[in-house]
Formats: sequence, C-alpha cells, structure tokens
Amino acid sequence: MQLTALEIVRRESLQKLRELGINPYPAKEFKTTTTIKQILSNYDTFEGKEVILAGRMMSRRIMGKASFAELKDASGRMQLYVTRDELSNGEDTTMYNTVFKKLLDMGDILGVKGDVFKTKVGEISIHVKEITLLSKSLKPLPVVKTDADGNIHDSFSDPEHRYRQRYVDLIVNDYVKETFIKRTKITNSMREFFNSRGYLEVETPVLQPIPGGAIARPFTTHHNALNIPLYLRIANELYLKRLIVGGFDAVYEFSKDFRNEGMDRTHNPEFTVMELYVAYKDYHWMMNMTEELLEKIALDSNGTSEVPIGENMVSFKAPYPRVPILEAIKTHTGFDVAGMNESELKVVCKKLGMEVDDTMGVGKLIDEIFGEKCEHTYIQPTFITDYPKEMSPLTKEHRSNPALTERFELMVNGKELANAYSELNDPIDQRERFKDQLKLSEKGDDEAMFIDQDFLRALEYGMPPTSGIGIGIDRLVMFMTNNSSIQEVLLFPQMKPERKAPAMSEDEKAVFNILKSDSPILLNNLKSQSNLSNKKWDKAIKGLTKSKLASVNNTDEGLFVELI
RNA sequence: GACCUGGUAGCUCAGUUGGUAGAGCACCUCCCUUUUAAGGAGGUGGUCCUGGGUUCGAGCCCCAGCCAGGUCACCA
Repeated sequence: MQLTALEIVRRESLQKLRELGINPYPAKEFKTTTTIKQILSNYDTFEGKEVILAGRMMSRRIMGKASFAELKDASGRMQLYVTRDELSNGEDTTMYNTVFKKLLDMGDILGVKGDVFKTKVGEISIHVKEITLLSKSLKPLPVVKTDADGNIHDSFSDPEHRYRQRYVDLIVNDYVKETFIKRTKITNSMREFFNSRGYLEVETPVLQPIPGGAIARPFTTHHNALNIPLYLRIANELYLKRLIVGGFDAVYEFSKDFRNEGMDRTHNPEFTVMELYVAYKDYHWMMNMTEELLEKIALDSNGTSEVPIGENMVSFKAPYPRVPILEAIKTHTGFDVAGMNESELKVVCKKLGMEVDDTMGVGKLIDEIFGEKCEHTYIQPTFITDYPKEMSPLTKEHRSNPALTERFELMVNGKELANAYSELNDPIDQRERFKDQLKLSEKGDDEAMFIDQDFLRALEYGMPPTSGIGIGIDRLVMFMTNNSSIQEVLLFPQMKPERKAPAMSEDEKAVFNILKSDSPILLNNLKSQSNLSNKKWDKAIKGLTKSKLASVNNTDEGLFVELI
C-alpha cells in the first residue's frame, strides 16, 4: 500500500507515542461525566466544575505555551483550552510540547479532564488538566471550517466521497447526522402510533420462492441445499395477509424490499416500505388513519405540521382532499375517460401527445395519463382514489362501480407516498385477477405477477375484510428532512464498486523482465529492447521508478537503469 | 439506456495558444499564554480518473473506457 506523506508522519507519531509508553489504542473503559451538549445547554450549573469528556479532536490552534482545540462527541462540539503548565508534570513538559503539540493530530480520539469556563470572547470551553489518548487516527480528515457567520469553507461536499465514505461524511458534516436521527424519530413515531393501538409488529421472509405483492423485477438467488431459485422480496403484502387469515387483527412490518431496476436519485435497489394490514376496515378508514399518522410524524420529527419541501411548504395537518383518479384526469386534461375501452383511451393519449404501445391495457393507459398529466400537480397531501380494476390486481372491486377498485394513493409534493386499498378477499376473483396478470405477462409485460397458489389457498380459508397500506419510508424521510435524493436518507446507498488500484501494467512488466536478466543496463538499450513507443516507454519507466522497482542513474558512462 | 457537466496535492479549487504542474487550508520546521474559517516566516507533498492516439512536446487536442452528478427515458 502506498502511503502519503501525511500518513507516514502519523505512523511515525504512533511509534513515538509507544516509545513514550503511551498506548495509542488502550483497552480500558474511559468514564465520562457528561456530554458536550449538556454543558453547552446548562453552562451555569457547569461553570468552574470539573468534567471528563471523550471525543474526536477536530481542530487545533497552537499558540506557543497555550493552544485551542475542538473536541467533537456524539452530542456536539466543544472548545478545549490547553496550556503547557497545566499539562506538564513539574519541569517535564513532554506531555504538552511533544505529545499534544507534535504527536497528536486532528482526528485523534481523546479523553479530557478539565474545568468548564468561558473565554474572553465568550465561548464556553474546557480548561484542560489532563489528556488521554483513546485512539490514534492514521488518515487525515478533510478540513472543514465554519466562520462566525456560519459560512462553511472547504466543505466536504463531493457526493461520491460522501456516500462511499459515509463515516467521514458523518464526522465532518454535522448536518448529516441530523438527517439520520430524524429518520429514526420518524420510524419510532410510527411504531408508537401502531403499538399504542395494539397492532403487532411482525417479520416475514425476505427470501421468497414467489416474489409477490407488487409489480417489479426481483433479484434472483439460489438455495443450494434445496436446489431451488429464491427471490429477494419485492413486497411483503401476501405474507402479511396470510397472517390476517391466521387471525391477527392488525399486523405491520418495516420491510426492506429489493427491486432489480434502475438507480437514480429516487431509487435505490434496496429500500424500506412500511406495510400495515388491519382487519374489518376499509380504505375510507385507512385514509382517516393515514392523515392522523402523518400529522403525528410531522409533529414528532419537525415539531410542526408545516414542512418545507424544496420550493414548497407542505402542510401535513389532517384532513387531506380525496379526489377520484378519473375526476383528476377530467380536471387536468378535460377528457372524461370513464368507461372508455382500450382503443378509445389510446386516442385520448395521442391527443395528449403521449406515446402508447401494444402492451398497454386500459389500466396502464389510465395510469400513464395520470402520471403524465396530473400527478405532479398534487403538492399538498391528496388522496387519489378509485383506480381502474386492471391496474390493481389485489384490490377489492369498488362497492358502487365494478370497473373501479377501492384503492387510494397518497400524493405529496407531486409524488406517490403511500398506496392502500380495501384488500381483495374473494379467492375466486383473486384467482381471475392473477390470470389476467398472466395474460399481460404473455403480452410482453415482464413485470406482471406470478400466481401464488399458497396465497390463494389461504384466501379460500377466508380472510376478513381488511384494509392495507404501504408507505415508502425513504420517500417519507426525504419529505420530512427536505432532501431531494434518496442517497441522502440512506446511510449506505448502493454505489458502483470502486476501481482497484492498478497493479504493474503490461508494459512495465515487460521492461521489468528485461531488467531482471540485465541490470544495470544502458537506458537506450533497454528502451530499444522493450520495443515501446516513446509515450509507452516514458509511462513504463516512470511507473517503475515511482514504485521504487528501478532507478535511473546518470553516470560518466551514460544513463543507466538499475533494479532496486 | 440517451444526452449534458465534472474527475488536477489529504480537502476545496485555479491552470492562459499545446511549452518547467499552481493557490488556500491541512502537514513539517521555527516564533508566539484566553484565540475565532484565516497570527507570522520558511518548507514538504502530484497515477493531472484509466488506456490508446496526434505531436519534438499533452493536465490541455482526438478516440475508447471508468466513476460521479444532472436532465430525460424506463421504472413506483
């Protein structure tokens, strides 16, 4: 491994610390007495008191016999005031002059003991009496500085670096931590809401023999002992409904789902959906519950139901408008598509300037019109209801119109946030709907559903009327934290693999092999033997000298290349 | 998948018509006891994303590729 100069210096410091009898990676527990946040928010009670803190040293300004440093713990940042005389043991100034000033670095994890005070400038600080090295950092951190006006200088902002090395992102960019703390507040808020109503949190299989419950391309894997293909789940719906059949009144699961599709700023191959099923309810009840839930989440995570999302201010205060999808289309396009067949719909699509193809059925066409012309207009939370039957194979037929289903999607900021319905519990109807999906699949739709025979068998035992909902957690967190990309709300978003450090190139190997049999050798002889072009030769010999495998020596007899 | 933009020191970025690779911060050496992104002086540090090509000479021009971001398409 090639070390940079900065890394070599730190390794040397590490060695010197050991020589001074300081263990750079001690095993012993380090007991702190408080946290930085506690001190900052209760200065009056801490003033003049001794505290013990632990954290990472984020900066250091040495001014002769006194220095200032910044310590960051999980709760915040605190200035340290370090003086030679306080740190020294009588005449022995090693601890300050050598250890603190020379051998410690930005990024090291330290324990400090000292008194709380305010500097002349008024900044709350610790007057340090004792420093304990808890972990030596060997890689230099990016230096991000914030000035008095809150302007950030040299910010560590390249998304590639930030996502690939999230740990560095979390260390230097304080706001990143806030996003993930809020994410957990959001899921905790949901759990509280459901648990307080007696709903049961359950876990269902991630590895499924039939990937059901949604329309998506699954990841495939293989079980060796059973010698069967298995799929990573694309949804957990069919398993949760089996549990309703089994007699639970309400079950929910935060489900990591996997879809083998494109990646962009709103799609990650693995993502989280919360699915909830409640027996003896319908989709009207579910809309009421959803507004109540989202209002609570907004209050718990942001302290208010008004949340900024990009340019817009979105109010999660219940209730939300409820708009049937066909009415939405009529409003935004002027076309009343109710009752239209496939060819009539295609005419409408063409009039609207949309492309259509042969694989599209009635449901898909209506979905396309809505997606293209209506969806983006719903900024404030809005329930879009009563979707056509064809695009909702798991949904109960509408009680007053057999062409529609009892389904809603919740739109926020022009995007789908939740999808819910009165669940289809007629096993014979369900079998027919699956068959229709199969026909779609034969027509070329490679995402149509498989038929899950065991799920149908479960329905035949009888499932109570049930309403279910799926809420996209990543998207919800994006809304609540005002982030426009999913990568910002995932700790470790999927990235393409990093390129490996290149080994010796073919040209370098060729030159190296000649050298092995003949070294030292006149540079010009080596060059002509290698048969390389000027550029390739230059590249190869520079590569070899750089990696300290060969050296070029200018002697009285001429330029010689020698193996090292 | 298409197009656009970018990739240069640990970090943030300059780099002229193709002519000796730069700055700030960080780091190293020295001076400084309550400083505020940045005190002063000096110094070290490079796979200019990778591979080809053009050229006497390429960070820069040409071709191919990799990675990232954006727009669109596909997709919930």
